[in-house]
Amino acid sequence: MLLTTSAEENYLKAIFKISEKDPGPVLTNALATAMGTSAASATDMLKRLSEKQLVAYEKYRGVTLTPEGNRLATSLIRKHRLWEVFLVEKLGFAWDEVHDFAEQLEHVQGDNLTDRLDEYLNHPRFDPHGDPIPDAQGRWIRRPQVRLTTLSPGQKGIVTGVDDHTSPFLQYLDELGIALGVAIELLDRTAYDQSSKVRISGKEYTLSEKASQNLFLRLE
Amino acid sequence: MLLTTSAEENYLKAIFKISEKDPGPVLTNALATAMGTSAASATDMLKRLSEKQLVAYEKYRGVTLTPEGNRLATSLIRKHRLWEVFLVEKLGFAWDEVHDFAEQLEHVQGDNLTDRLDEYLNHPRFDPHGDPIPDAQGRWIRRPQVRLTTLSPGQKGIVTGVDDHTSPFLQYLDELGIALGVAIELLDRTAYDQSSKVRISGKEYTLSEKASQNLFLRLE
DNA sequence: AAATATTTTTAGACTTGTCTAAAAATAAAT
DNA sequence: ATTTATTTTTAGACAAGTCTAAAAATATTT
Repeated sequence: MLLTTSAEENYLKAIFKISEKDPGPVLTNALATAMGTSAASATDMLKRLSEKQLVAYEKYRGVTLTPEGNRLATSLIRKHRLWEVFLVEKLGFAWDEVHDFAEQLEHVQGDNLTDRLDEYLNHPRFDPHGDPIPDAQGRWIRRPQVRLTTLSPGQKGIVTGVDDHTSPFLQYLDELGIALGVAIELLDRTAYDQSSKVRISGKEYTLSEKASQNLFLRLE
Repeated sequence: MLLTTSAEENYLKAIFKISEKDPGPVLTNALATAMGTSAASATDMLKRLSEKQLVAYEKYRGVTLTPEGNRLATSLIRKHRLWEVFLVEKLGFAWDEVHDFAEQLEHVQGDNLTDRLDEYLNHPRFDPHGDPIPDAQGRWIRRPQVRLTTLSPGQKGIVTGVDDHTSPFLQYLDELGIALGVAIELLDRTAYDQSSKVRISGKEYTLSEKASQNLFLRLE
């Protein structure tokens, strides 16, 4: 059994997420930025992770996860998302309140905890933000994710997820009545700034470009 | 808001527990032993905790918790025990499996988590080992705790708690059918080694002195 | 009260993880 | 192809927490 610290685990997750969006080796600077730290610190950490065989690291060439590193990162994401489901479904937190808790809970170690939690929650396949939850074997379902910005006027979609988990954004969505499962119809798009005119349960709203960009939909 | 590390929190808990059993200042050596570390390390930590005003520490004279330190220690015990209830009641773990998880979960920080968990669990007053759970104000009910070793032959009691949370001991109790709420009648005590002959739901057993010492009962 | 034993503290070193500043390597621009 | 700009690494320092060994304080024994 391999021992990892929370700090190491957070770096692994960051590497995983960056290479998910942007395949290929992750550069030190991108990692440092994602971790909110300096390139020097990232380099230090990459050396440690490399010694533990969790990443393949080549000086100046960036880093990729080894199979073991990938397994660990996937498990962390599984834990994070399961805990988020628990916090929302069982403890009654709002979707904008759970990230920081899950960030800590995902590092709790020990046999079987994750699988029991998964069982208890009835094997949810998506977390409260619509992100897919890997199963015990590390496999997950790809979420239907058409961005609102790609719709043509007149098209309708059901919200399946959000790409920004920050409290202000999620609360802004709450105010508009936007939640997972809600139907949105694109009425029109402002030409000069790409903001969207939409209809949500009968009412019309204007969504900023950023908000439009951060909404994932399944087309109806 | 005061920031504390897990290591600091564990020391605070240890100080709390030692002075619970043995009132008065906690000596460095006792603390080091409880923490499984050296007296030198304990001294180092006491300086840090003292700077943070969590303990009143006088060189060579031992240490006591400040009101703030006491509040924090009590809150940690509350969190630990609530998580244990969750793990046993909701996730279906056995009472000997939950300690290590709770040891990690108790350090999760953030507003409201503990109180929501408490609410969700229906404000339990005792954890799976029979230990009282402090409420949000830090108050708790004292558990009826007569030790089996203090009973006279012929007396009966209901198990209300155990004073040893280790897996081997709890599994030993499982084998004998001893759990919270089970009735035990003391039949006889061996003179030379204080082990106890008992009756549990009709059957007779002999409990070692150590086991007898670690069982708390409410007299019938 | 002096000698001995125990406890506690200090001193110095190590690890993990962080930082800033400087050096080295790579990439981009002329 | 050389200069310039950017990225990355190294070097050295710091903090938290640990350790062992030695020094200092307290307690116990004679």
